[in-house]
Amino acid sequence: MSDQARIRILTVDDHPLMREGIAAMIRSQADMLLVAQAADGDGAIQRFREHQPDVTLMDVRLPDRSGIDAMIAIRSEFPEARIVMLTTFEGDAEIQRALRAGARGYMLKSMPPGELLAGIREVHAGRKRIPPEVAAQLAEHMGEEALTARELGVLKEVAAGNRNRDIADRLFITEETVKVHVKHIMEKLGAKDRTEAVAIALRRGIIQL
Amino acid sequence: MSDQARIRILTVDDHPLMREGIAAMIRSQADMLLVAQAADGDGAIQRFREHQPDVTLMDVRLPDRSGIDAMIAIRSEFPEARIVMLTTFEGDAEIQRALRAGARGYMLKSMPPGELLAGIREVHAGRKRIPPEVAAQLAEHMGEEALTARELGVLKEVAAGNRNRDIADRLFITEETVKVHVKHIMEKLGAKDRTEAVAIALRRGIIQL
DNA sequence: GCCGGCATACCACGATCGTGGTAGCCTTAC
DNA sequence: GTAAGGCTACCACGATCGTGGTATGCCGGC
Repeated sequence: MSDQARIRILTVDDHPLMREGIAAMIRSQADMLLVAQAADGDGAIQRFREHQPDVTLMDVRLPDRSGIDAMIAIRSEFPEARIVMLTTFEGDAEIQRALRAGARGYMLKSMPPGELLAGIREVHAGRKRIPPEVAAQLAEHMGEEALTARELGVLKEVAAGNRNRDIADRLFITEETVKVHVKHIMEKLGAKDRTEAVAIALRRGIIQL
Repeated sequence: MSDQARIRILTVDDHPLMREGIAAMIRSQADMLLVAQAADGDGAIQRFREHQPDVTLMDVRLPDRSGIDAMIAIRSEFPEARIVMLTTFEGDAEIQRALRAGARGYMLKSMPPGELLAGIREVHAGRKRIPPEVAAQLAEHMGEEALTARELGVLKEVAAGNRNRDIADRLFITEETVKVHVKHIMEKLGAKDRTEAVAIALRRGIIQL
């Protein structure tokens, strides 16, 4: 197949071994061409500008910034960019953020290569690719109210072990207001107390440590 | 180089892409030979029995059991097994457990391939390989008292959002005793409250969600 | 313009947590 | 066999948390 007809691919991952694994998978496909690789978000943006690949495989966790942020940066410049998030496994919050930010696919590194390749072709053809196990994760918490920006800020403070009183000082609000936020957080996450709220938020990828 | 003289290697990782990346790295080395691969702990044990490799590269997180448990199982049968843990990144607790259980090396997937290969040769030669960044993690909490088995059990219950009263019922002890354990946990981890204790324990790999 | 959601604030009360001290029992180590 | 560490238990008290209700100002959507 001529290089012009092939699916031109950019991979972004900070693990050299993983990059090599992806590269090997793509090299084995006659209809695909690996045009560039990047190890972090900034590199991803630069490589994208240089090569404008048909499909980009982006790791969610990167050293300098989130892969989702890198995707947002790329898509603000190239709105038609077809980007597939590739991750070991995150909670539904990461998936939601990625799709909301315009990801065309969300695949797991634990999936068999055949699945991944099919996903790349699917996305290249202009369709989306959300495998069943990912969709299930997403469906799990569909319809539930999302945390507001303020609640998220409070939750991060709670996760740091701060008391309501301290959180109030840090956010320049009263302790009573903090309590209201904490109460809402626990309601939305279905937690019995603040500790479980933090555990659930971590498991779902709503916050990171 | 003859196959007999080569370093015979077994890789264990549940991500096909990562396995492929490792395989590619090893194949590029004249003095190494990839004799088998496994995707989970049980497979690792079976492959080890069949091939008795010189060096085993073992992922810490596996679908069926911890890579450390798999290593313990292998080493109970083959005490001389030279096993290198390979992980994306975990806290010091994982590193400690792995080394205590007899791992000969602890390497990160983010390390350049040259480092990994050097580590494999080092371990094959009978030495240990703990890269500086891993050693630093380990040193960070050296000398600090480790949690006891009971404290660990209580901590897991705390992370699940249980109240002291409920934990007492679940562990068949009194609430007062639970309080003592929680107090000790917070002291040892340097946490201001139970929530921070859970956050710290998760970050350090002492517990998982 | 009105409504709903969000963030803010205050009050009061019961539940839960964290701290201090004391102490018995058991196992392991020296 | 004695010491040390770990697990258990009880008491008391102050700090903090979680819950209920009420209320104000703001903003974006219908």
